Amino acid sequence: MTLRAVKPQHETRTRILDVAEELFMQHGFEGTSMRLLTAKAGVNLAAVNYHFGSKDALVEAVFRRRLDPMNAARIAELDKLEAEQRSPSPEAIIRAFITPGLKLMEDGKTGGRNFTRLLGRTYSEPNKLVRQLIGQMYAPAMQRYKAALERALPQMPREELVWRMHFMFGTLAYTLAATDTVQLIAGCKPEDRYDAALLEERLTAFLAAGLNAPQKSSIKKAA
Amino acid sequence: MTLRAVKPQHETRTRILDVAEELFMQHGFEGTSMRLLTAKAGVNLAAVNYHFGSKDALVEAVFRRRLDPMNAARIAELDKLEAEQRSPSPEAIIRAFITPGLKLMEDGKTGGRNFTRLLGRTYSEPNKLVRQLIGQMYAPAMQRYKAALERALPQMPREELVWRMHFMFGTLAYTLAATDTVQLIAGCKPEDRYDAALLEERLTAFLAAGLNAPQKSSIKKAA
DNA sequence: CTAGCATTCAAACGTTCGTTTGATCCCTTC
DNA sequence: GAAGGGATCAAACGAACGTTTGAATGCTAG
Repeated sequence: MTLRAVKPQHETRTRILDVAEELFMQHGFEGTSMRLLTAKAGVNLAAVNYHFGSKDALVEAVFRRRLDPMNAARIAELDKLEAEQRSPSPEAIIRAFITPGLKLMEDGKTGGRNFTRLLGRTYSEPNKLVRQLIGQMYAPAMQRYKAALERALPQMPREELVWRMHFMFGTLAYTLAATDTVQLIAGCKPEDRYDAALLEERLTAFLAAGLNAPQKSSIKKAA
Repeated sequence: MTLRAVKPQHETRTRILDVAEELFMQHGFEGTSMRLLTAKAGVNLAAVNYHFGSKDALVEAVFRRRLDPMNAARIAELDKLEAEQRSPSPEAIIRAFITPGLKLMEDGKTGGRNFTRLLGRTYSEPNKLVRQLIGQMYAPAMQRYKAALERALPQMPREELVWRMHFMFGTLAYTLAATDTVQLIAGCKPEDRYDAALLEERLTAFLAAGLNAPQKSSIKKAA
């Protein structure tokens, strides 16, 4: 047989990806050295270059492992929604968008959580390689959801909708990153911080209200 | 006289701060070398260590220069608001909070804009030094606004309010960072991207609606 | 004019970075 | 059992990093 060593196959790869996820989140891309990473992963220093080619390629692999399935899930959710009913509500569309994101937080013990924080951090990453990569991976889902929301809110000016989608995306990104700000506001750690179901309800309610907010006349005129 | 050279006094310091703002935004803290920074600023390599002590101290100085006035302005706006009327509306409180942030975008030619992007990026910065610094600088204003919103929305569960403030803060942070996402959604660059007045209206409308969103019964029970 | 001080400068410091190399190991295949 | 190849290893590569040094500079004050 060609494939025999099924158990430890690519185990080194996986261990590198897991540790990279954690360290990139903690120290950033430039702040994470290959020496620290490989030491923590219990692999040889040369392993990253052997399995991935370079540090930049490792960064890309870290993102692809989680982002490709997530955006695919987003599109699948929207497909399902549009198959079920002819004109889904804005709230249902929002929920379809944020659910795959929040699902990431529940993945595995700490892996998914590490990644969501890394991801939130990356939305403002200045590294051009990373920016391009993220842009490419998000574009298809983003266009689908933009079209869906345009159909659901035909009376809203396109310019206004773009901005409100931007706000929504920002809120989700920030929530996934979930830095210490919640604690900064609360003065203590909220208990349900990791309760994805409750968080989804909170987020959906907040975003749906924001998306449907009445428009000021001054904005209408300007737009 | 003790102070004579009024014109070029600390000119080197200022030039370093301006360039640091720009380069930190473009390449991050770890990604910005002192050699590139000092070269672009037209000063000697040793100037940063002479004027600031170290690279970390420079990072702190970059934030203090803009953040201290901004958070002071936030508190001043709230003081003024609470002096004018006994119980300000949530919308007025939101506006008082976001206005000083958006004002940063209009500062100078590019300086303030650079900083807001740097700032948005920093909300998810993993560097502990930076995290602590940001936390310290935001805490006072945050507690004031939390108290003000609790008074304005006495019927809302504290837990829910904390999360909605978190969402609001995230939306503002993301909007200030203003990465390419707007373009990603729009497919092109929106014309009024830097129109702070219009942006303030859009943001306030969105956030006020979100903050006042009806609460699902399931959430009420859980909270 | 000169002494003093803040600032600037070129050069070098030791350290750490990402990557490469060539030997070695281990398992599959014939 | 010998050959072959993917994987791992210790060691070293040149480059770039933040910082330090001591001399040179230019302005101020007496």
